[in-house]
Amino acid sequence: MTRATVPLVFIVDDDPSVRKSLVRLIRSAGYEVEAFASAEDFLSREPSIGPCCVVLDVRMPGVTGLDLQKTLKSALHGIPIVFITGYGDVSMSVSAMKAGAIDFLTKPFEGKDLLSAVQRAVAIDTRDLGAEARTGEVQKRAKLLTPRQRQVFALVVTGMLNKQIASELRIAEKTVKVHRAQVMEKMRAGSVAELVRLADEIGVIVTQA
Amino acid sequence: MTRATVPLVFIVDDDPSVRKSLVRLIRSAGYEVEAFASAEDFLSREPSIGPCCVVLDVRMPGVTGLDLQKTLKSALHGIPIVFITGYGDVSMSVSAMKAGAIDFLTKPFEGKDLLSAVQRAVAIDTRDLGAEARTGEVQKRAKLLTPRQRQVFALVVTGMLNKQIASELRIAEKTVKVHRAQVMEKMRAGSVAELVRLADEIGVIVTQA
DNA sequence: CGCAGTATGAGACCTAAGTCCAATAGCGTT
DNA sequence: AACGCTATTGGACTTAGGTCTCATACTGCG
Repeated sequence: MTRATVPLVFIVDDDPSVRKSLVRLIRSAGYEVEAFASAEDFLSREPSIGPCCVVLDVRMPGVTGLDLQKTLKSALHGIPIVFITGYGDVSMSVSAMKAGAIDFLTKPFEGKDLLSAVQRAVAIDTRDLGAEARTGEVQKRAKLLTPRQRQVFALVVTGMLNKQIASELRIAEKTVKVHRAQVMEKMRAGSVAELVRLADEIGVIVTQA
Repeated sequence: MTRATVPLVFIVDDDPSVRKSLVRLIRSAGYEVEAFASAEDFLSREPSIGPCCVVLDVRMPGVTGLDLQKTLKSALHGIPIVFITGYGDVSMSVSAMKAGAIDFLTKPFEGKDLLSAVQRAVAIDTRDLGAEARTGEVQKRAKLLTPRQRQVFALVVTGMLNKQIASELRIAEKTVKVHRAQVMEKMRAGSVAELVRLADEIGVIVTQA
């Protein structure tokens, strides 16, 4: 466990004066802030570890905010985005929102509106990070399973009896028990109920019998 | 099981000529269509049973599209909404999208754009209906449980042993077995694994031991 | 070639869970 | 009072699951 961190807010806007005022505003709300003049600059930064979000200007020379949104999504970041823009364009805002943006503000906007959007964005990222961490941990454990153990795992969480699993895999029931015990051990599950939840969390292929 | 139904698309727009052309367009794509001149008219219609969605004009005299969106959401319909509007207003579109609208089109729009939005909306509703039906069925079963059975249910899906449950509820292990068997019966679960999934689906309060 | 890891299983035992049959007791309805 | 439902438990068994010790065998690696 790392200590609770101050959320980090990235600002990407090509206008220096806007950047400056955004930085001031958001910093005043108690966030850590980093500002970038272009999408490229932001992308070259190493990914953040703690909770964060991006405040993104939609139209910038070169890579636009919407382009960056796609990039960020495919770069598996899933970092929440708050768009800001000078020229409001409905179809643009709708695309951005459909693509998962947290909010889309047109200048001029109230400082508190941006801060509330940032707050929501950060809250969402915090939640996502927690979920990812949990899932990642479970996947890490699942990786320790041997192929055979994985098979037994998948069948156990289906609710099959040891003898059924045995006949399915054409091995002795005794052997199933051995694998099963190792699965419980490696997945650190204290009960079948827990094992089922772990399986569902990482989406083990549950081939119904 | 009812037979596969043609999805039903509701149109709510105060402009008769717009209504007429929308009806024609959507009907031509193979959907069942019902048009209404106002939010009130639409609300007075009895709720649809099959997959459906609404194409909603944002601004209408009286109750606007956005108002109706709120109403529909609280009326627990969850019916997917596709907005259309003459005057594009970014903040309005963003509110609508944040509130869960499927799409937000500004007139004039391409017929295919609307149809693709409708298609997505209907697909989402179909999915939701399926999920609701499943969950509803499970909840119906859970309602058949007696209070005691419900308690045992909650503890079983925690992964507790019968003896642990017994001491938790201060009853004999024998009694737990009886309740447990009745829970499996009433919930129609063939295994603990299934029971756990049913519990998670309806959100049984899993008080960790 | 020997070692580590994996897969397989036997034998012996223990614990947990499920199944019958039966019985008692309280509570609310008819 | 009689009936039905719920909750409770006992006894007797069966089946399922888990544990421990041992043992065999194949495979890839250094």
